[in-house]
Amino acid sequence: MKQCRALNALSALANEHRLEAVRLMVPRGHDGLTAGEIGAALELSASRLSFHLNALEAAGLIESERKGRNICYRVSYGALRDLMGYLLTDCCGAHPEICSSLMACDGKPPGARRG
Amino acid sequence: MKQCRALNALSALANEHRLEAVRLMVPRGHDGLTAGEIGAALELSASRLSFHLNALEAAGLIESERKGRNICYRVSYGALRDLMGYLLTDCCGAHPEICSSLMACDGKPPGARRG
DNA sequence: TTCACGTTTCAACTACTCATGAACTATTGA
DNA sequence: TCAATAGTTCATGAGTAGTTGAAACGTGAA
Repeated sequence: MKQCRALNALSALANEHRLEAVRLMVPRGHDGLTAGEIGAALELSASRLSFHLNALEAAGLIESERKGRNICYRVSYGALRDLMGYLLTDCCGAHPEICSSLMACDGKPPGARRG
Repeated sequence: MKQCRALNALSALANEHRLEAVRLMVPRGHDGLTAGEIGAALELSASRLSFHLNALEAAGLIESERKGRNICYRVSYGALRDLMGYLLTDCCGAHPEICSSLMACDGKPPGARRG
């Protein structure tokens, strides 16, 4: 991942509504959510919602697909993975203890793990 | 991690110089780098460097310690871990394949892994 | 105490991001 | 074709973030 792409992704995530939108989409997988569902959950006006979803899509963090009247949005997991990899450059080499605690996958939500 | 803290961290990282500074510090572990070393690597004026390091410290992403004339900065790995956990809320529950590819730790830099 | 070095603080300026509401496009069903 | 629904685009103005250079501060050495 190039710095430019990482910066775009971080800038896109550095907004309360966009961060919440992504967190809303993450557990929904490929099915995603319609713009309307996201707007309702975030209590955003249509134009604000569209603005923020566009920003996330432009940053490559989400993808969209029209389904009839609705447009369905889902997280681009590859982009999320690349972003984290970029942030952690070389931490595995010098400090494996950081990566291993960071990267343990036990089937529980990462937010529920500490230490 | 609360949304507010995650937002502060993401905003802090959403800047070319601050992102590079963090990536510079990540592999240095607890030893960190002095402000002068970071400034030289990033080719920043003293005042700009100070501004950016302050922003990172205020966001909780780095810690500082005076060592004689120098001030030593290092990454707060806990903050980085919490931030990623916050982003990935519940992805393990619904989509373990995402987490496992994201979170595999094999001693190689995450940036060198694909797929 | 004085000097030099490394770093921080401040004020002024510029550029960007976000919210708003009206107008617009795309799709569906009568 | 027309109306309803779902979502997007645009212009505007307010607020915030980043850059700059000068001055000030804290520390160690002479």
